[in-house]
Amino acid sequence: MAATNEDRAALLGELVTRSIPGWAIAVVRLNSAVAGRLGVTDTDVLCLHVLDRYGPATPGALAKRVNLTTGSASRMIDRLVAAGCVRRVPDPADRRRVLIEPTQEGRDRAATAYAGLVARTHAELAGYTEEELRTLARFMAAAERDTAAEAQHFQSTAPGD
Amino acid sequence: MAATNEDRAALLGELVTRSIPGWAIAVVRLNSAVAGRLGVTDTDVLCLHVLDRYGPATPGALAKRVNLTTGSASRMIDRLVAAGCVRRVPDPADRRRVLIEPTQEGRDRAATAYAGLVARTHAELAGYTEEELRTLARFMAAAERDTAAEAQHFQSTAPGD
DNA sequence: GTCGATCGCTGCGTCGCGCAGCGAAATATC
DNA sequence: GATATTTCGCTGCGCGACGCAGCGATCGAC
Repeated sequence: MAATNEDRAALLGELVTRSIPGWAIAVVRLNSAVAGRLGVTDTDVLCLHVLDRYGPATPGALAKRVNLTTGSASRMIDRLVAAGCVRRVPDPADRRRVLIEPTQEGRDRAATAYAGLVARTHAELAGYTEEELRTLARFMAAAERDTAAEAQHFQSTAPGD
Repeated sequence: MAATNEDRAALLGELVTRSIPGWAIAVVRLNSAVAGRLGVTDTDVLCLHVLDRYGPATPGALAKRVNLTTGSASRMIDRLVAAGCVRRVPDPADRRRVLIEPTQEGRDRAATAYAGLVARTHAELAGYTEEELRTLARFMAAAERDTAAEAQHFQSTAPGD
């Protein structure tokens, strides 16, 4: 069993210190490249992802999710509106609030930008059994939860500790 | 088998349109939060990741990897040097070149910043069999390769097409 | 009705970034 | 060996994204 434990340690090390950081780097680079292609900022692209993943949100909630002040978020929304990617929808229940939702054009442009990667990913996943897909889903869900929790923790605590 | 195919489609959809984008969003947020904590820019943190993942590099190579011009990369290195995270080492073989490598302090601070997430990840992976770990490693390697290839493709092609 | 809290939006200063150009050094050409 | 070309990293300059502080508008509590 010693060999198996060594194999396991090697697998863990490769995953945690190589593949995952490498993937994270590539993700940031890709987002940046897509932003340049769409003519918007990296932050704007992150905002579009947030809208696509978690649905319409107010500027305040959006500001928290993309790690911005409400003032900067207001400007970001201005840019995205000008780019035709999102739309401001007044909240009938609370006339202070404004809901931000992606336009059809915005969704289409984002889908086009990531179509290549989605296709590559589907091609890769075609070679996996349903059992393996379940394993991937389990880990991805945990990774999303853990990473979001860490980000939340960092943003909520003071820089001093 | 129809039910199985439906299950498989649901798994694929959840993975590609939910978990992976959600994880990517969390990764960007975490990097931004870590940058704020370390008192540097998001780009600077990405640079530190690149150095940790791919080893020391020249400013020019670094600029390509973080999607920056050589001029901006020079300023970025200035900031990281001032923050005590990296060091400029002259290349004895080519006196034009300078190699950028992380300092011990820089490595320690980065390790501290991500210690929480690494611990969470190891705790999660402790519940996986070696077979499952191999599946994860296979997919993450493919994801890193595919995502990097997409980013490369976007950066190398003109914005017009 | 009054007061405090919350929401989104606007001047102002700071700073990261791209662009264009610089000198230094390695390589190619004769 | 001398000259020309290319490559490398570094510096003024303008643009723009961001944080900060403050504003009016609106909601909820009493």
